[in-house]
Amino acid sequence: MRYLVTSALPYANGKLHIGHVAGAYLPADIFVRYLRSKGEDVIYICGTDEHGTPISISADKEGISPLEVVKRYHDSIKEAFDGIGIEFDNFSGTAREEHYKLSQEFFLNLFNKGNIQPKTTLQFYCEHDKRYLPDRYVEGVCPKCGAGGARGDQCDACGQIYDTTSLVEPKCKICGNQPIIRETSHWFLHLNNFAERMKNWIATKDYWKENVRNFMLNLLEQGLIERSITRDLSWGVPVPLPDAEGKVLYVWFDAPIGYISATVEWAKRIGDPERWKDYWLSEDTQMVHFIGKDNIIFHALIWPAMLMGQDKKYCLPHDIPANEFMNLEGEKISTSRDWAVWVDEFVKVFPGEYLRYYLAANAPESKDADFSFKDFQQRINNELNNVLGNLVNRMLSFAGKNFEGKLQAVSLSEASQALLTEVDAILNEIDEGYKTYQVKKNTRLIMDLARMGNRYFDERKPWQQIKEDREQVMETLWTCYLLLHKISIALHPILPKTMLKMRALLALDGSFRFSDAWKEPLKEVQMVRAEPLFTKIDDEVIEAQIELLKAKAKARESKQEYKAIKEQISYDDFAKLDIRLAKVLHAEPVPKTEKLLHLRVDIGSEERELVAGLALHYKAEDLIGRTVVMLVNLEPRTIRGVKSQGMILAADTNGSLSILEPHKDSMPGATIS
RNA sequence: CGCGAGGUGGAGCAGUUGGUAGCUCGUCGGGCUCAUAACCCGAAGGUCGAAGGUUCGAGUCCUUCCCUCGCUACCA
Repeated sequence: MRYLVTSALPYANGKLHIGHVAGAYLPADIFVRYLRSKGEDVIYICGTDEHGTPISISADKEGISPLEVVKRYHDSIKEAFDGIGIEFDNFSGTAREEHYKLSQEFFLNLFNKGNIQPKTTLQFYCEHDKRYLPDRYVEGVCPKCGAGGARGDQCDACGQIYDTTSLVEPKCKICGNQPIIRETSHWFLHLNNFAERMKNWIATKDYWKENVRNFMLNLLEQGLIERSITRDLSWGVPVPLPDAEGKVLYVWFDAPIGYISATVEWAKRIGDPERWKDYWLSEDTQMVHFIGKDNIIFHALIWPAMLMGQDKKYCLPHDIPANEFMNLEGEKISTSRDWAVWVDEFVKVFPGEYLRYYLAANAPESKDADFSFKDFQQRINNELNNVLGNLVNRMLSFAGKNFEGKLQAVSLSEASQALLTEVDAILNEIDEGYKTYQVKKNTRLIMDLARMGNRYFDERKPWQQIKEDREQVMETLWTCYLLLHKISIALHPILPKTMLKMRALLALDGSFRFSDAWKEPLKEVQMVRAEPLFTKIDDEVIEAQIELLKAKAKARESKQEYKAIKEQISYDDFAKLDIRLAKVLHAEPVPKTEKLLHLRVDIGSEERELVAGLALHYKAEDLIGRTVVMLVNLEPRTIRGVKSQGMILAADTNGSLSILEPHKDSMPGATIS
């Protein structure tokens, strides 16, 4: 049996933040370290995902090549991983020769068997930026409900999905100009060709996490649709067909192939170029993909389909333990709002192992979790310092003072034996927990072990025993010694560096064989002098971090991004707009929506009903009685059953809307020109 | 609208196949002094989102509803 463990490839257009670590990297690293301690054959593969539109745009903006962007973030991400002890067997990247070849081979294999076919589609093209625009780079007015700020393929206000090209008043999100619609041809992966095999395959995955399995069953039931796997872009893996000038593979097609190309690279590096086949082309391999929940569809559907369609018999994912998300101080982590804790900055202030511990103890395994600095401080101070650190320290210093750090095996009384028996039972639970990715539970169990140690130490009162019976004190210390030995192995996957240090204090080697946890490592030992394993985090340090976080988000918020000025229009165009003052008579939220308000307004000559996407910015009752600016000759649309006759105008400051009010008292119906 | 996950003492969570509701933190009281003002013991505090149902018995199974979060594929 072999294990091939991967973590989702981080996108090389930004730094690494704690959400990434909590979801895809730390759980995998812990799993790998555990497997190694069990003596399993395992490799851990990752690399940066280096293609796609966002990287290409970053490069354009900075006037450098995409490769330079990629290099910068690849190095930054790698450094962040080093800082928290995430150790890959190979950390590669997708903008490499080997990867291009392999990706093209994947494409051709699928193409030659008729699983990839071309189709002509319509897509937005920005003449200013000279590029085709993916949905996320277009916004406009929702064709269904008329709300502004609708995304390319879906409106946040009404939640409806539509064809991108039906978007009203589309704007390029890069430059603000109106894109044109162009015909372009792309290649589509016909997933439905794999439906039967996929169903049979998923049927064997009854051990998958429910969120992943249910998601897949749901998709299969709905029917698989064909999916475009190419893009009009200059940056990426070229489509290996004669008529494919200017077309590259979609990043999500080429990215998972990176798992293979990175393994090939690894095999070459260790001087055994064929070695990758032992993993990828063997039925004996258990491949485990660690990902965040946003990646499920790619890893559980598209990627397996791609593998099924190859000539070579690649192994399919054995398990896909998808994690939920990590929030930050109660809010969703957001790169664009700079609401994030960046790993490289974090490790300059705190030991990387503290982050590992907190993210393990607070892992988003079954539901979204929250990263809070106060909670972080509390857990580090209480659990690592007071419970575990102090146990080690009190035992070591007691042994140092009374026995010069020299301990030896003695026969154990029933009480001591009982403690160790209980500990061994919990060790079995921990063993099982690691197998099933239950890091959070294991962290709790391990801290329980340390608490049991403190209780035992207190009950035995060695500081009194020492006055009467040195033999009994030795028994107490030896029992604690064995307990710490067990803890060191159990906690090692989560805190590798600290456990190495702890074992050094105990004069134990750094071999970390899990099976040794149930054994007595030595008969006699000369320990090193006590030295604190952890230090506490001061209130001021934590306060400063919280301040910093808020300050950065605020700085980002106040930075208005200026859109390019739209093309010139004639006075006649302007004169077509009929804008008047309107008084809000009534306002209430539209049920089952989060952004919409249902308004009744007086425009002087008549009353009108309309739906406005203001609910996130104004409470309904705060609008009542206000005089607002309204476009009154806009074509009416029915939104959520309400005929919306007009549009309230508002200023948009980075997505925060502010309605306009007249400066002096004015009557509803007054025209604006 | 569809699908998924969650709703358990002040906070964060655990509750396996239904059988007296647990853990950590916090609060209050006590003990100890080996130890990083650490550790240990005890107490207060919950009608387990709501209602109904199955059962001798339900946080745990069924139905309906409410709330929160997420997903809904051409977005990395």
